[in-house]
Amino acid sequence: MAIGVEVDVDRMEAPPDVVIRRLPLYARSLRYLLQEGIESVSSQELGDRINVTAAQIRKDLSYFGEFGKQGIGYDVRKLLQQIEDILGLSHEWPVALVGIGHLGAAIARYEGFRQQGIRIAGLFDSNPEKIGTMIDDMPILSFDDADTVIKEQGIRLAIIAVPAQRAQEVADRLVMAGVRAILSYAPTVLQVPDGVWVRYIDPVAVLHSMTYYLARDVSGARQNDPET
Amino acid sequence: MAIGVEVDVDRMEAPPDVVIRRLPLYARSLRYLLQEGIESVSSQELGDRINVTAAQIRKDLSYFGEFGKQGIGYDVRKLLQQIEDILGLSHEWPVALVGIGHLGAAIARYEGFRQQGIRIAGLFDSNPEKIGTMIDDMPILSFDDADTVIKEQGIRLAIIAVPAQRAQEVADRLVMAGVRAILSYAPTVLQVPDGVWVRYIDPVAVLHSMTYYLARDVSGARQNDPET
DNA sequence: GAAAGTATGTGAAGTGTAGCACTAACTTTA
DNA sequence: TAAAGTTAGTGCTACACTTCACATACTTTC
Repeated sequence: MAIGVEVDVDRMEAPPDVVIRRLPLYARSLRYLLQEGIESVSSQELGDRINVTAAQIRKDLSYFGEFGKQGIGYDVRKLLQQIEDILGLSHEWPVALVGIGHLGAAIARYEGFRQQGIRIAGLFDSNPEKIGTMIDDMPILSFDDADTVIKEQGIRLAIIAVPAQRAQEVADRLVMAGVRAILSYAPTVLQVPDGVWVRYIDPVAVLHSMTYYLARDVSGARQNDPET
Repeated sequence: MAIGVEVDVDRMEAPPDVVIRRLPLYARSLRYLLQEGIESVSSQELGDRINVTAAQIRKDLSYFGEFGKQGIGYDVRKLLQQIEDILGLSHEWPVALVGIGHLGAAIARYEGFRQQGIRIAGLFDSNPEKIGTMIDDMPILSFDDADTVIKEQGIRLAIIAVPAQRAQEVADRLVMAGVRAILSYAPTVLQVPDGVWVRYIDPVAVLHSMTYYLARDVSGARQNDPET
């Protein structure tokens, strides 16, 4: 009985999540470089721009292959393309946006999404007064219809911008409909089944983590930290 | 010649930044517990709510003192008070908000700030058509006046919600005026002098870090991660 | 009031990430 | 064409954070 079967040693180790979170920053910076007409960059130059060490960038990229040329650096256009491929940005991702209050409406109007592979595919709210009205050229639909829309369009990504008390219920329904990744602006931790990704944006929490240092007059020497 | 003078061994080690970032989550959860009328909680129960291990919570708190009772747990009201004190939330923090576009306006209107010790003390924009108009009861001021207002009110915290191309210039002027901590919604890494804290909110980057997993159908087992 | 049960605080072990420093590969200079 | 200069990729080391597991302290039960 062959217990302890040899595992394929050559299998590439899965990149840590911290690395995955940095890739979008690299991609963003590369886009800016291209806009500036810069076509080649070293890990050092790239790192200086985003306050990450050159070694870190090289290490991070090494999880996915070899992209640079020794003595030269990286071809900006090619590296950007490759990082976008890694991130799955070779096609557009339709996203359901739930909760069209002040914040939700601002998110719906934000042009930065579409340009970066994120397409707001549906706006949902539960307030009857809002349903049927438009944000730019997009109609606000009833959240009751979210299930149908998500299934029809194969939506797997959602943004939640509802009050904290409603967030869990909304998340539950989204997951049931097929959503597998949620970006939540609601200030509460969501409980979701295995297989579903959740990330949070909470400006209050971020501010509070800085008041800690301000209250103590601790200098922010930790600038080396472009964390989202 | 006394080289290597003994350093005070009892000096408490500075808590890591990751710990500081979790404290606001603990505080938030404790507030919800209070709202539910729950006055006592164990590290286990608190951890279950926010997907953090009980040991982590206890270790984190141990950087600041002893707050619980063995065999019992924590007094919710008291622990909340103490965490808020640690975070410097015993008084209100005036904040300058720069960039009153869709997003900036939504931030200005968000009620979650005031309730949590953050007071939007001034709205600034450079668009002459906006200057002088009101958001709720607050006038939009010229960004040229930011320097004066920041100095007069002793503002040390700012939120930037301007386009990426303008963010660095805005940050520079804020820092010159006395701002020491910046929350930036602009999708670019800011260069600031030592002594200034910067944190970022970038929904596009967050979404892109999730498309990576969706594109690969990797299950989000890493739920143990209520990171902002 | 002793025994069983619960839960904190913490030293130590375990895990994971970042940075160093070197080799190899490529370009530019002389 | 050789030497000098640049920079990617990477094994190893160092550090930081997380988790474990236990001693301690308090409560509840019988």
